[in-house]
Amino acid sequence: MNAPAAKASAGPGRPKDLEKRAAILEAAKKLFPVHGFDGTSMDVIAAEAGVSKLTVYSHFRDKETLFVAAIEARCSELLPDDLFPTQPRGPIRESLLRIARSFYALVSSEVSISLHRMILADQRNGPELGKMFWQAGPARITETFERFLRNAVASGQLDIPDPPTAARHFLCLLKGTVNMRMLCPGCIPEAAPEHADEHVRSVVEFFLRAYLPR
Amino acid sequence: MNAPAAKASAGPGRPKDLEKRAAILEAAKKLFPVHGFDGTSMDVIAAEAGVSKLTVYSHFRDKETLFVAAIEARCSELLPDDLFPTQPRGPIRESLLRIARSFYALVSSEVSISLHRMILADQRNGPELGKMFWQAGPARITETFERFLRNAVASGQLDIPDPPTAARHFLCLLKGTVNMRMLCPGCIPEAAPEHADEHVRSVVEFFLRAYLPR
DNA sequence: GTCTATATAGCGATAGAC
DNA sequence: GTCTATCGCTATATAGAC
Repeated sequence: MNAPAAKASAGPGRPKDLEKRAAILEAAKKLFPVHGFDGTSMDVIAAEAGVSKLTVYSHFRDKETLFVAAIEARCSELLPDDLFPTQPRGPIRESLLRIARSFYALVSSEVSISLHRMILADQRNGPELGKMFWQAGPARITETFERFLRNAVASGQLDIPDPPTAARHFLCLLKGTVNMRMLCPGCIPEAAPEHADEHVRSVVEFFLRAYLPR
Repeated sequence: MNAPAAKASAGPGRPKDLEKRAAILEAAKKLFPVHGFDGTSMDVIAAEAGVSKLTVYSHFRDKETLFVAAIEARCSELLPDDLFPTQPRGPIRESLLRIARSFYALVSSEVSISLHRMILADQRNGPELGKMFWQAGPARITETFERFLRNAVASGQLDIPDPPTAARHFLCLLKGTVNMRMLCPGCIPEAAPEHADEHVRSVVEFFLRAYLPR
């Protein structure tokens, strides 16, 4: 008899829904990379998010769904569309140094390393997750850099017989130190900031020594 | 009255001990790399070894002890002492190609990748495991190759201002494809045998283009 | 010394109260 | 829609028989 108008007019209420969902996703993004898939329980995620476990299950069907959602969120927020320009401006050495520093800063960040490690560790669903990460990240960056190299070759600033291969080599060299740090944090003394730039410069010099026109 | 001599003379019998321990270790070496630490149960290891679970626990205090023992065993059997000579013989291009092929064959093997992935994924005991692997593997190989490069520079076959850095760069380039395959098996079309040698040759050519005396 | 059977604990997922 | 309490399952590690 007494009208439930106040509730009915608001519809099936879900105003708080979204911010709780966001809190859950944030907790998952924080915990999964650190402790891995098996090492992160749904209870801990719920506690970190400040909600109950069943609230977690109301927003995400199961653990794997939440896991994939967390990874995808991290990926999309890690990869900017304009990491570096494809048209060389000014001296080629300076351009390469700028690009190398941007790329190195991206791949050597703690959050990037955690994400990387998590994808490496969890091959539970075949290579699907890795393929997604690969296409969204490394593949796109390599393609962009390859375009940059081709432009530099066209303008006579570089002399590269095989730009695609050279692009892969360049980025691979930059990421080398990161792979070592992932294996054994603390083994590589070059982890310090001043040594990081030294690493970047050594790669650029190696690259120029091979591909600078003579 | 009836003498238990046959048994008593043999002492507190442990003749079967060693071969069962070997079977357990073999099962652990096979299963841990494939399914990871959490994904490999002691039951499955016992079944694979053909013994009971309690026999496993009688030889190894707990799961972590067995895990570390399995990794150490794999490491020591994967790293030969004489991967390549430190004294260059014949044309430098051929020497580098031989070294590159040996190194690539080592790091790109399935068992090596599995081991690598396992160490990366499980940082449960801090960086100790990674440090052990690093010092036993990559560190030793890099040092050996650095000596090779210095000899080549001394004999005038190469012109390298910074041999330690160049050594790291060379090996890092070779391992690049492997890191990609670890991330996303199947994403890289170069996994095929014929493309593998193409990769090795492209790295050697890049290296020589930079460091061949002019 | 080895095996069968079990104690104990933690996690993923769910039922019912408000 | 959200929370408390719980089921079902699995895995580590152990107790008792041969």
